[in-house]
Amino acid sequence: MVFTPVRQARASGEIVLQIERAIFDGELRPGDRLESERELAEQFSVSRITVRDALRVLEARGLINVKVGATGGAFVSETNLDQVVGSISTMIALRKMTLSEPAEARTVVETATAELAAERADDAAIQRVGETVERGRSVVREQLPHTEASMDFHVAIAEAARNELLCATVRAYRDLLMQTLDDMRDVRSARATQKAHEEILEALRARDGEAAGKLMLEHLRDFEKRLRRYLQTKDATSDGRSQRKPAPRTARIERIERLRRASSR
Amino acid sequence: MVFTPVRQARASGEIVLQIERAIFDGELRPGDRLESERELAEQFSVSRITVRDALRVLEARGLINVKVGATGGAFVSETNLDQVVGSISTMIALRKMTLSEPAEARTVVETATAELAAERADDAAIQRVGETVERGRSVVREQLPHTEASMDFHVAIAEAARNELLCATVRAYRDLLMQTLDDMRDVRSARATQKAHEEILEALRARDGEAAGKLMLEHLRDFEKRLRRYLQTKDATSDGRSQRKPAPRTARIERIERLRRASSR
DNA sequence: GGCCGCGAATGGTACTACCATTCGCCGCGC
DNA sequence: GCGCGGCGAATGGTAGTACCATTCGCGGCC
Repeated sequence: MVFTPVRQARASGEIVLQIERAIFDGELRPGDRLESERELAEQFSVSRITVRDALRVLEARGLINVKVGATGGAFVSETNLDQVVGSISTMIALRKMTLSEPAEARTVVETATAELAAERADDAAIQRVGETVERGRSVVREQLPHTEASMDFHVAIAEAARNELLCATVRAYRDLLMQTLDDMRDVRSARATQKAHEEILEALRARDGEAAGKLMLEHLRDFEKRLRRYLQTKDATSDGRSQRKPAPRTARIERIERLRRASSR
Repeated sequence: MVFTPVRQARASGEIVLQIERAIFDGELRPGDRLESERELAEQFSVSRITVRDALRVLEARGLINVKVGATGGAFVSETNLDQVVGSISTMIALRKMTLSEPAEARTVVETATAELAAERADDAAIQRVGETVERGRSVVREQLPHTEASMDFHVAIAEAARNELLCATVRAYRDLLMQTLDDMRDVRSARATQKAHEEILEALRARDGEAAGKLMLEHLRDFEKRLRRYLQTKDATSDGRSQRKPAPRTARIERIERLRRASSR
């Protein structure tokens, strides 16, 4: 059978495709407002219910966001991976992935981005990396949480590598680790992190890809090690549930929900 | 403001959270069937509409799938990242990335996965990689398109690396490249690809991570080179649209739709 | 000139009804 | 007794209507 169905199983599916297509074709650009649900229903010759089903799907995919009120409606969203990242988090939690998975994935991806960044970053990009390092330094000095500054540094590196896909990947991994990292902050490791960052920045400025990659690798391996140790002590001090037992589900849920709230802000 | 809203903006959102939570907590396991929409509506004290809105969202997130009919209903799906991977592909396509980006990203990620695979794959996984190589060989012999077999090989490697997040990343990259690769098939490169795959498999069997990584790196660098050359000749022979012009949107849409069809099968 | 309130537009939800699909069960025919 | 076909029930999909809550703009009032 080489033919495709003449219509989607659901009418709402067809609507999703059409709107999606309009967005891809550029007929709808980020920020544009779709017609109201009632108008769309008329245009598609379906009921409002069907239109709403379609909008729900598009919303869940992060393609649009919906506001209520007089000037409300469905707006094509700026392309961002927040929704997708949320879905990934959900899936990962469901699969009971350990946090070491994103940590490991991050290590391999960011080692490469560091190399690339050193080789092809323009001055402005390096400048931006430098600013994040600067911010990190003052944060360490005042003994404030270092997590966010640290993450900004890594994203800046990825941006300097001039590959949007890698950058998106790094951001996704970052979001996965973010919430947990907030808990494991401690001053000593913040200082070590800051030192590593400054060394990497030097390598970037020297345009030494090999060194940058090597330093980043060390830095992230060290991070992986700290994370593992942290998870162990946490498991040990908790109420005895080990990795083999069902799961520390509740804690995980809270993290997920926190993440979702954060991304919806 | 440290307080959280007492309820979700939408009732359907609250329902999503509750069902999601039930899945996380293990009260609902993959394969389980939720109550019918009418029953759920009664339990939640809302209308069927609201329940359906919630189910749409959960479905879009890949947490459940819905069947019609007497024995139909919403079933907790086996956790798989297909929906998520699809969303990523959509987002990436929206950002109008050039094909060289996924190619490059793929190079760095898969080099690492090859190393990891060699170091930690179990025999069954290597066996599966071997099967894809075998299939590739017969495909080459009969001069059939090599793309799919080749991609299967790379996914098998990622699975062997025992890191689901990396595996999902590889699959996402793969989907992005797939369609274009279909066009650039040529017998010579298929043979070169096959040869590279067989060498990598050898390295895997020898548990030589360094060699596997090195071979994969060469293999993918070579692929990047071929891709670039192919894109150049294609640009030259096409109607002159360059990377700077708006975009070859239509082609991209078709690809996306093909992709979606493929993943929904 | 600024503030308040009213009304219109819009999404959110409810209720009802009917259709299409699917499957199990029962009865009919072999 | 066995199998097959059809009927009916359960379920999701869609339609239509109505009403509520939110939001914003506009006009009138202070």
